[in-house]
Amino acid sequence: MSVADTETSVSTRDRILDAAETLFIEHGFAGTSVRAIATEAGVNLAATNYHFGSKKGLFSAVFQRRVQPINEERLQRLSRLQKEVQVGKRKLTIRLVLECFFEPLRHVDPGIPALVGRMHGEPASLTRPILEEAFLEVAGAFHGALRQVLPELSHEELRWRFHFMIGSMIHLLQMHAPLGSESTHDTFTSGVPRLINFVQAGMAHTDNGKVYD
Amino acid sequence: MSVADTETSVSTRDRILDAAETLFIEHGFAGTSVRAIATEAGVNLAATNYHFGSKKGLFSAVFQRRVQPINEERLQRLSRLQKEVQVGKRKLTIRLVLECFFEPLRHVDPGIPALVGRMHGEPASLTRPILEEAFLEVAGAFHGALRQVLPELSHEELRWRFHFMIGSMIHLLQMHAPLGSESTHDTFTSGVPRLINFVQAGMAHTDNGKVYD
DNA sequence: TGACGTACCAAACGAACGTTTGAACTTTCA
DNA sequence: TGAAAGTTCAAACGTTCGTTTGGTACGTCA
Repeated sequence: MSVADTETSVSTRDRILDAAETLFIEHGFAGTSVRAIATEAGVNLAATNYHFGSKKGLFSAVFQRRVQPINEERLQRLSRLQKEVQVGKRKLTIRLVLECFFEPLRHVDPGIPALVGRMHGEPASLTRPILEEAFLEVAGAFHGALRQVLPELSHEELRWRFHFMIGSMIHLLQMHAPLGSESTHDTFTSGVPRLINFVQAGMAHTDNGKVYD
Repeated sequence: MSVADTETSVSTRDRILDAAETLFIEHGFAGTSVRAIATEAGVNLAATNYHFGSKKGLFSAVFQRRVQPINEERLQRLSRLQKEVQVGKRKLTIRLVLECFFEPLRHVDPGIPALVGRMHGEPASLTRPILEEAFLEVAGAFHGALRQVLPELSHEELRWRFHFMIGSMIHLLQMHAPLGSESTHDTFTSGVPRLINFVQAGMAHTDNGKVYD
């Protein structure tokens, strides 16, 4: 492939991905037709099946493209934190772990949160395989880190709190899914610190009102 | 209408509502066909449009049937609590307000949580009018009660925490949406108290680690 | 009794769906 | 240059969609 070739080829693929992302966010998977995607992208109807095999394949590709950089940064931050802890440079706290998990959400394309939020609203039969593949490693790593910093919690209790944490996050992500304005990103940026505070309190609470740091 | 008429009539209507509820939960709105609903209900295809006007009308009816009793109980509990506070019988606390809001979820049909959870995953263009109508009164009442018990929070901060509260709840509701087993109800029942603890801590936290009761 | 309204049914409507086809066009590389 | 591979196209495939139609069955009530 020449440079020119690569450019046109990638351009078509990416135009499809961009259009599909927009429409999937707005109308969901079943509510979006391949025809609408092709029209929005300005490409031929058959191009989507040529590049992605099927509508499901396209849906999966749209999601993977966005979520992989986020998860990579999450793991990067966590492993950097754990190294600093090993060296004795830092003390491992709930807040630091949560920041590794949530902060990457602030520095990404404004459309991404909406997509991740929409993803969690789709029927599980469609999304479960995609989500499991995408989040298995990240969920395991952060679950482990939180267990390390909250050793007095039973596994079951930690699983529940982890669950609520994900729920709070997803609801923040879904919050502005239907709106496409610039305020989306601003509101979201200011929401992340509040989310961290909220989740930290929920994670650390004990029955007598004491909280961990 | 005679009694017999009413019975057959209601039976058909309810069979459609039951079947639609099951399928909407599992596959979403756009992913469920009216034909599948009619087949599942064992009624004629045209019966759904006869009774509910359109597919959207049916979707709205399915939701309203389930959510109204819950919201009525929420308001009942809250107003009873507020009366007891006025008389001096009780002191208003975050936990008591949260219990008014969450406890009604425990004593209802196991299918309801899944439906409410699925509802929040649908495209906003479909669900927003339905949700706004259903929750305007309840949201206003509980937002006011929480403002009363957390007077030092700014309106904006309270709005955020209220938002995260709803998110935690919805994620609990969505948790078992795809599963139809009995364990759904058990797990959900044990999840509500944990949800209350989690949200109480998130609602009450201050920057110095202190929490309100 | 007989006109009337409600409930239900089989059948069909046109439209939109995801996907496939086969030819045309472009780029690759020996 | 010429065969092979990659990409895009108009057109059509068969299927399924939400909704409508016209007719039948049956209870109500003047």
